[in-house]
Amino acid sequence: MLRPILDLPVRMVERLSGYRRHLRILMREDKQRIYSHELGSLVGATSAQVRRDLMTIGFTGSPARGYEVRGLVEKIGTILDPIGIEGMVLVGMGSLGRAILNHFSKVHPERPIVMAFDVSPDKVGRVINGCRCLASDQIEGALADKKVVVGIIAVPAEAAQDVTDRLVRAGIRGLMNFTPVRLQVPAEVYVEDVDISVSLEKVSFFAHAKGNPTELSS
Amino acid sequence: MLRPILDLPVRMVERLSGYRRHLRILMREDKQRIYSHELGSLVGATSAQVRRDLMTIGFTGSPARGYEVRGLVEKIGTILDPIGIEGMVLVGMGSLGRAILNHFSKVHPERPIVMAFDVSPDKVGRVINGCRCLASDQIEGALADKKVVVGIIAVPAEAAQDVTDRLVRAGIRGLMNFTPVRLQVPAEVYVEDVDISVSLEKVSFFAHAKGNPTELSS
DNA sequence: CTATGTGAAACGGTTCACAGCA
DNA sequence: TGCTGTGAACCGTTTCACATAG
Repeated sequence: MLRPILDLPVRMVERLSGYRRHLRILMREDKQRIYSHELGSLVGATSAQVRRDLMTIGFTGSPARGYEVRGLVEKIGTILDPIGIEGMVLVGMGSLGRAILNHFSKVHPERPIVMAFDVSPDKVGRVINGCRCLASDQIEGALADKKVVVGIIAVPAEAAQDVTDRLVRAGIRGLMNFTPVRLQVPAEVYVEDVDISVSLEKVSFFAHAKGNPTELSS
Repeated sequence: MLRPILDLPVRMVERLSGYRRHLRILMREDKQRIYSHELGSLVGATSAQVRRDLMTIGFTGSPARGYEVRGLVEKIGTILDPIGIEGMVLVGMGSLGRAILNHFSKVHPERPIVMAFDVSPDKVGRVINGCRCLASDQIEGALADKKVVVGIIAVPAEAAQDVTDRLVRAGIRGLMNFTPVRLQVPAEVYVEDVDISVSLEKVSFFAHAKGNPTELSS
């Protein structure tokens, strides 16, 4: 019997992803069971939050021995892993794009970047980091017969909306947006903004604010 | 007269940063005034939220003409910009670290990365991308007389806590953490986790979930 | 006693809705 | 009329607190 849940909270998805990563490491070390407070401290959550999350996804433990590690990893997998994980595409092969390509191929071999796009003629047609690079204005055509669901946008701000439109036309459903532009997309497309400038100003602000509460002239 | 506010919400700091970036672009185009709904649509916020934020920082507009662009940029600056913006340090000069260095020098010339560290002998001592690279075990000494408040951690996970301890000893107050490790730091140090794996799983999840509510077996 | 499972309370942030004003 | 400024209502998430089980 299936109980439908209309969209899990974003924060909870983040925590589930974090739980799983740490649990996989523990599995390699042959840890078989774990308590909510242990798991919580690994990801920076309270034990109550962990228990609530696991309750929400319908995974139960035992008061005496905690939660079973392997079973929990699998349970989280049924939620986070789409049926058959497809590859991703990357648009923009500047320094940021190439670093992403490089980094992801090491850290996420299971979700490969299967194709890349750029406008620069000295990149188009070449294979960079094991990934074929095509011209950005051929996105629709090149993806027409591929089942690619996630796109990564690492182009200059001016080009962001144009490549977004192309990716959407090609059937993409999720975007990681490394530009500061607010992308216009249809409602069914999810956009995750990774705004490094904003993160940086946040660190800078809280680095100074901690202990020194901000004062505002009134 | 000063009114103390104990720490602004993280989300609001993010929006303020976003407001300012867009306002600066508008300034260059000689736009002088802006309404809350215009500013909101630029950053993906509602007009009510914009008005609430500006009210919170004590900036007022006029019903007839909206908010004054230049004045607002300056007001946000008084909140986000620490007194005298110091440079930052980067630890880890792998592909991710070099991309950050490269990217930040273009996008944030006003907050330069003034020093870098790595363990690899073929990087130590060299100047990479205009930035001197020293050995990671010399962080404390090299920063002793510098006024550097923000550090960027782009090392492999195993090394993350060690370099964090060194940076903290060197007096750092804010960290951008690109590793998946939960860093142990004293309470006065702020850590911003930029976890690309988690972001990626989030995109993937919501790419599939949108329109197809998750179902959980009960 | 320590840990889980969970209803209920608390909290913080967002949105509503409207008075006031140009 | 159309906007700002803002108290109050709202809503989703986190935390509390305790019944329950080994």
